[in-house]
Amino acid sequence: MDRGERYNQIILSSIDVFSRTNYEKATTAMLAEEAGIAEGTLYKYFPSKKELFLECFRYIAGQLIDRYNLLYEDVGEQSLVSLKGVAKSYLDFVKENPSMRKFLAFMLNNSFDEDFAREMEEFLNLNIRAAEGLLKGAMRMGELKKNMDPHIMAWFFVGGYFTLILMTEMEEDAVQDPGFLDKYMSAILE
Amino acid sequence: MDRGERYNQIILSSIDVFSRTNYEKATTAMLAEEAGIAEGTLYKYFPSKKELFLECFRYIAGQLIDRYNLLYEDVGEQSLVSLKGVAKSYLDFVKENPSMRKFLAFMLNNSFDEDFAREMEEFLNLNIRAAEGLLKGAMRMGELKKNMDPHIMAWFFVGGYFTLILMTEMEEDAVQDPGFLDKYMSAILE
DNA sequence: GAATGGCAAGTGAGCGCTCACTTGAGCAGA
DNA sequence: TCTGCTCAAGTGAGCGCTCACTTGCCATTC
Repeated sequence: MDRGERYNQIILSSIDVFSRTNYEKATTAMLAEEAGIAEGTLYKYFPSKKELFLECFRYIAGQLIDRYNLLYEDVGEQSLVSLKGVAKSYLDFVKENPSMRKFLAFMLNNSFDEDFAREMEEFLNLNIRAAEGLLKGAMRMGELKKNMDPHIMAWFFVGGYFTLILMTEMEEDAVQDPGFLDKYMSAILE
Repeated sequence: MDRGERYNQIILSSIDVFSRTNYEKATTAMLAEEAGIAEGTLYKYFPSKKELFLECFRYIAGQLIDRYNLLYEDVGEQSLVSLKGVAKSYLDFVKENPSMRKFLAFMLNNSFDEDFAREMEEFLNLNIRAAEGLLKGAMRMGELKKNMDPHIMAWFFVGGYFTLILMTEMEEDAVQDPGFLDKYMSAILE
């Protein structure tokens, strides 16, 4: 296994460890064991536990952004289709990746650490701006209710990520219903 | 100061400490100092840091539930008014109590600890059930869109608590707009 | 004088991180 | 082909430190 492969492998196994417990409870001993290496080796790849954690987050954020970019290429200017696509893509991600979901949820609540908070805010703002753009487009096309504030609705939409994580964590059956997303999104549709 | 008063005072100052950092980073030394007592004394009131933390959560959950109960008494069967009232009451709470808001957000993401998760789930389920009841009532009265699934919309509604916390933490201006709630809730209204 | 409230000095388990050391693949020279 | 050198990759015991919790003692109250 070359250096790059190992680097990625450490990140993937660390996401599992971090999401099984949390940042503080995940010890460097656990992180190393899960990666199948010695503790010292960990520090040949990452300068600190914190930097390893941030790399994990960047990996997950990157995965989500890649998904979105693919979507935008496919559907182009069809805003409503894009909105639904983004929601579906996120829902699939949340369903399929329990550890990344937990990791994201954890990250959302670590504003006490400035570095964590900064990275998270960047990611959220990026999502808000994207959602707001799509909502404005769909409103222009008359596909959404007219009396909505697109900026507030964008928050509503991105905040929904959270609700989905919560529902999935609490093993809410409704979220497994194939018609779930349509029901969820019917609120904002014309 | 008698035992009961001191007990409450410790809880209040501990909520501040916990929300300034997080559960792990809030040391018993800090908790004691903020309460103006010695570390040993803390253990005369609470058997462990964890139990103190849970008492803090119960205090906050109690505050919210008291607010709701007052509301229900006031407005009786007027479901839509109640729904808006609940939303407004929660928004006010979030705006007025920064430390309790942070505490709540933190609590929502500590499913790794079974005791924390259990208490949180009870609280969330209570809220979901209440919201669902109000939504069904308002739908019967024709005040809401007909094609909504009340259970899913209840999640949507309770999940919105989270979005509000996020918006407030990120110092989003929109949340300070007096017309904010109407705009936010316009999505589900007829 | 028993019970309670309060204190400050422990105590030991456990943490992130270090560092002296080992391993093994690659390669040059004979 | 064999030998010896190099060096990045890997190791794991252990250091310094922090933390939740305990202990033992004094003061006050009833």
